[in-house]
Amino acid sequence: MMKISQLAAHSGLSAHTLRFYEKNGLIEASGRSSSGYRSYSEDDVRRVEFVKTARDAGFSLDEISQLLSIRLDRDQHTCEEVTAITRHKLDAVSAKIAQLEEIRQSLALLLKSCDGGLDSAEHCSIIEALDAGTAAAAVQAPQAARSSATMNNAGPAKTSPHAVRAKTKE
Amino acid sequence: MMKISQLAAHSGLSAHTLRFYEKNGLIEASGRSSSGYRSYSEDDVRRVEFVKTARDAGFSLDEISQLLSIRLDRDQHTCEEVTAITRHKLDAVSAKIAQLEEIRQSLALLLKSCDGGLDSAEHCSIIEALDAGTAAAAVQAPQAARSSATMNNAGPAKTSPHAVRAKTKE
DNA sequence: CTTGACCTTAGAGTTGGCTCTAAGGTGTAT
DNA sequence: ATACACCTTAGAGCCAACTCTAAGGTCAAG
Repeated sequence: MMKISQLAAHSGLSAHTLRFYEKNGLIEASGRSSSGYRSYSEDDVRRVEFVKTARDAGFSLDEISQLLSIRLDRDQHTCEEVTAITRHKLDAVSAKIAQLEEIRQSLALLLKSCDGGLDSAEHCSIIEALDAGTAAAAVQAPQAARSSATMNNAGPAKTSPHAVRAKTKE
Repeated sequence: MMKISQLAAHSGLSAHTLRFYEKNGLIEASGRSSSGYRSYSEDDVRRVEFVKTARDAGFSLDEISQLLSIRLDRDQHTCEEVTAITRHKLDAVSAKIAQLEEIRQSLALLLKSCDGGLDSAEHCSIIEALDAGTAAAAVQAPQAARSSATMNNAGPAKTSPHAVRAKTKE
């Protein structure tokens, strides 16, 4: 039986995150101390580890919920259900990678066209390419779908897929 | 001089988005009709096209702001500034792709290990791998940094990089 | 002169996954 | 007994880039 900070240290998730996961029904603390402190059994810990592993493997919290309910009573579920979730995710990740590859290509082309010298950007070929609209044109498919072609997004967006653009670690 | 809905049709951006971009200083309508309607000059339209092209090339709105100010008076800036932004973005996109490739590998391995049959998931190797914590272990580097290894995130996160997980189009 | 398509604004809501705050109670060491 | 680290809760805030709403004004056609 461990307390939340111990589980946090053990699992690599913060106590905040553990409470957040509990609120979302992913995990639970099977006991409470007399003063109300959460206490986690070995089973609880194993479940948290499952969540952590699944998260690291790329599953969204929503997908992890589904996997957890399968794990809970496996004999009521089939391998097919599990592979469906996994394949679905794999497809999404692959699609996302393809989008990013296109963007990478565009950026690489832009970079290649410009010497990057310290002289005035008056004739900078990158600015010119963006101005002429030929930045992505060379790379992106002719009649490509208008599908929010940037970073981010490739998960279980239950609702409408609000197009989000690129992000970087700075 | 076109009205906002005409520019929307022309540019492929919604009128909402155009107003949103204006609010964020990316674009502007150089004129207004007597009744307050925005009216866009040819220069305005070109600027909007620049923004659209840069967005499609993967730049964030923040990066586009920087590119725009360079575009505005090019002779006060150098090619080096432009390539720096572009290289930075390219690096971020590449890093993101690498993360996603790892996840793709993990998922592919999981999928390969399971037959996906319609029989009970009692011995499903995917569930077992997630349980044993060996899902990503085989793929992810031994002492890999705890660096939010999922979709999303590879842009100008000015502040602390809150780790976000995977996403898919559903 | 009314219908309906357009325009305006400020501001709130959406997405996923945290991350943090406030305001308080608990537990232990000195 | 008092400092300090830990725990509790409900709820707000954060990120980017939209997306939508409410409440109204404008304008051309029939």
